[in-house]
Amino acid sequence: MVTLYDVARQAGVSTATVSRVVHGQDRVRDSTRLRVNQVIEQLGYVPDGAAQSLSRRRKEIIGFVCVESHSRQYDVENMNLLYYDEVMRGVGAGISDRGWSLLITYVNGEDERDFPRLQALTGKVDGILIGQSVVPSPLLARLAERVPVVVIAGAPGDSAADVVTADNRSGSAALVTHLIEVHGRRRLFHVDGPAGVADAKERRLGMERVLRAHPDCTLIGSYQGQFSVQSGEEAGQSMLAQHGSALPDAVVCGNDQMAIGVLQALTAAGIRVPWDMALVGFDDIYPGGLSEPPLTTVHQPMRLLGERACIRLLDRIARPGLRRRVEVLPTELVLRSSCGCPPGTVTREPVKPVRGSRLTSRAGSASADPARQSGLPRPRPSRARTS
Amino acid sequence: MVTLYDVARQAGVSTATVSRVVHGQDRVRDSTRLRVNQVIEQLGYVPDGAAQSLSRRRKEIIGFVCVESHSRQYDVENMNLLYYDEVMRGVGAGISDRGWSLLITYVNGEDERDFPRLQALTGKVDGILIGQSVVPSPLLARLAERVPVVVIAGAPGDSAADVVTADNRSGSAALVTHLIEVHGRRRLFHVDGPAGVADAKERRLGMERVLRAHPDCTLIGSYQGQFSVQSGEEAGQSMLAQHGSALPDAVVCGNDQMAIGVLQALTAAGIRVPWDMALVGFDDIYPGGLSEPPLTTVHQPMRLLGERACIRLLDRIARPGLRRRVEVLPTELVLRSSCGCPPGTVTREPVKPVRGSRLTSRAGSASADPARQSGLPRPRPSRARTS
DNA sequence: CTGTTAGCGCCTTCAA
DNA sequence: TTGAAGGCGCTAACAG
Repeated sequence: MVTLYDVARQAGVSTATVSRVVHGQDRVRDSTRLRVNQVIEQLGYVPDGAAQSLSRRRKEIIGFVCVESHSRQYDVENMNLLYYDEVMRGVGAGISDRGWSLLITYVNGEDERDFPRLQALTGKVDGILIGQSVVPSPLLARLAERVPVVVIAGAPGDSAADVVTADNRSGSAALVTHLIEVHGRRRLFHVDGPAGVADAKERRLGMERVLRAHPDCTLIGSYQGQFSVQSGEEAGQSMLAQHGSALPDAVVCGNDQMAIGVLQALTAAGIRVPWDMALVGFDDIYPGGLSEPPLTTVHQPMRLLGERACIRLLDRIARPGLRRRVEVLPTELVLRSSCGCPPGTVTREPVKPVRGSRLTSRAGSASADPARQSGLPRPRPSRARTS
Repeated sequence: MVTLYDVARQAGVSTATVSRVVHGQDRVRDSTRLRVNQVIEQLGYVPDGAAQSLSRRRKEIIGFVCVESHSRQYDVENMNLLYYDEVMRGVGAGISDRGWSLLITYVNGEDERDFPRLQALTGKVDGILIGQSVVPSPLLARLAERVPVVVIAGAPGDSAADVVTADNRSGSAALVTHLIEVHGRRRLFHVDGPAGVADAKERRLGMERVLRAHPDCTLIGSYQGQFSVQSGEEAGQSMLAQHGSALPDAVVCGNDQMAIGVLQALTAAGIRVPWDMALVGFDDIYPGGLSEPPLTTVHQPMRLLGERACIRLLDRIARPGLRRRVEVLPTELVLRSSCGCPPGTVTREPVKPVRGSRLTSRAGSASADPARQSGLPRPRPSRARTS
């Protein structure tokens, strides 16, 4: 392995000088720089990451925690994996510009067994990015004692760490408003997500807010699903059984998977969506656009979530004293035809934040890059060869 | 930050002893071990990864290179991202059992600009995993000079590095054999992948081999596509234009995306698949099961590819002298109805290797874990607390 | 502009 | 069974 010493010796300078040349910042005489660069090239020197980390007291690595998927088969349930991937790419983009790296850790989602691995992770990175539902709050708090942690796509409320999330509440409100005001729906049925899941709760709150503003509309019933297609199908069947005599004119689902399940149940029962009943989901997963009718839903800016979370984390690493903050990103209404819009409709429109959605003025504006006003390291050339 | 020294001082022992306790291997008196563990717990000591790496001369990190996706919108083109993700999970599984980590690097796929980043990567990891088409051969060779490199899902021939890939040739042969022997198709049209792409070539070879074995069958024409839906559609149109008077009775596509494109063109022209013409793809992407008719195709064991590649890489890191090797994993034939099988068919059957597919006897057998016979580090407890 | 010199936190012989 | 001590490769004062 070629070290800084080898280069220094060969070039007849000190290691400090080589280091300066490698980082291209301090002033070095042009002739010296040239000579050193030649030797670097010739020897094929590449700095050792571990030594750099140790010496700088900064690893320039951030950890990203994923859930291990147990299913080996692709199906619609797994489609949100794509979103995971998209978030990760957002993070990747935000990070590699600055020359930092991304260290992936898979957890099983079983608190006990995950902890040692996550704890060890804190010794290998400068900060951690986590999907809300992946790591339970108490565990999160323990990690956050060691390194900065930013939670992606979670509840804007109850975490010990910074949060970057989408505006589920406003998205849901916009969706239900559309159903009521554009399509004149009045009798809604709600298929909720699992109890205690932040996203589900926010979406429910969004719907309820709209309902309160429209006293002529009623929620004729609801069903608690598990965010899975299967549970959506059960929800649909249950609804048909209980409200068969007086069906709702719209079904609002906590996510797209459940909406697809409901659609299956309705289709099996000979109910035609959207004529007999409108149906909407949330998340904008890919197969939602393929169903018959295509699903109206709400899109989250996954990639942006990743980028913002990354920026926030880097910022906090640079300035640990920062006040904890929640950033809520805007969503988009995706109109297709399951809501009653004409067949062939494919419209995306930005959702304006409702009050209480905690969407700050900063949050929506991509230009307000906190990194720009902080001590955060900016992108730098990996090796300056200016001669 | 709590260091080994802090623990040593607090426990009244030397750092060497603490180190021994942390790794739970050397013999330490039980009472000492107990005391040290208590202090570790109390102080919340977590070893510093960079220092460990530097001291051990091994980082216990492997690099995984991904292509940055430029499109911001999900569509069928992006579905192979899912496979990427799946490969990565395979790698993750293989690696984290052993306590190693995965460092992700995104590249743009533009040789020039990618090189510095990849070169820097070699200083941060012990080995690199790469998708064949992602990094061009010459660049690969340069990286392989520095650290072990394993290429996933590529040509079993021309690389400077180890390769773990799927048996494209046999899969394709099985598919075409099915078309001919089960469904009696005789006049084939081929939609090829891009020139120079290894997968495409292997698949073509598989088809040609079968054709040679069936002199009564003819390849009436072919079209070179780009692996995209768009190019598939063009292929379909071109085929209709050129062979409109005497259509083929089956179209064999280099991948599922192109098959979907062809299907669109055929449907638009009023041709009914599979009655008028059979159609098959390759890869088994998710939307292929959703089309009308559902697509018959070949499935690659992505997750297994990841796992095997990972094992291979770890093995090579442990024993750098190893002979270069290509491992070819078996595929599965996925029978749905676009080939002529009855509607509702969903069958998966293993593909037997054809001669020349370079599928070694070892390769197919998951039990032949090279790690087991080598100096490869086995999983170890992250911290022994046996008292 | 350039060189000297302490470390960074941990592992690992070598002695005791 | 334990301790002492010398690196691992690089960075960053501090001097010149």
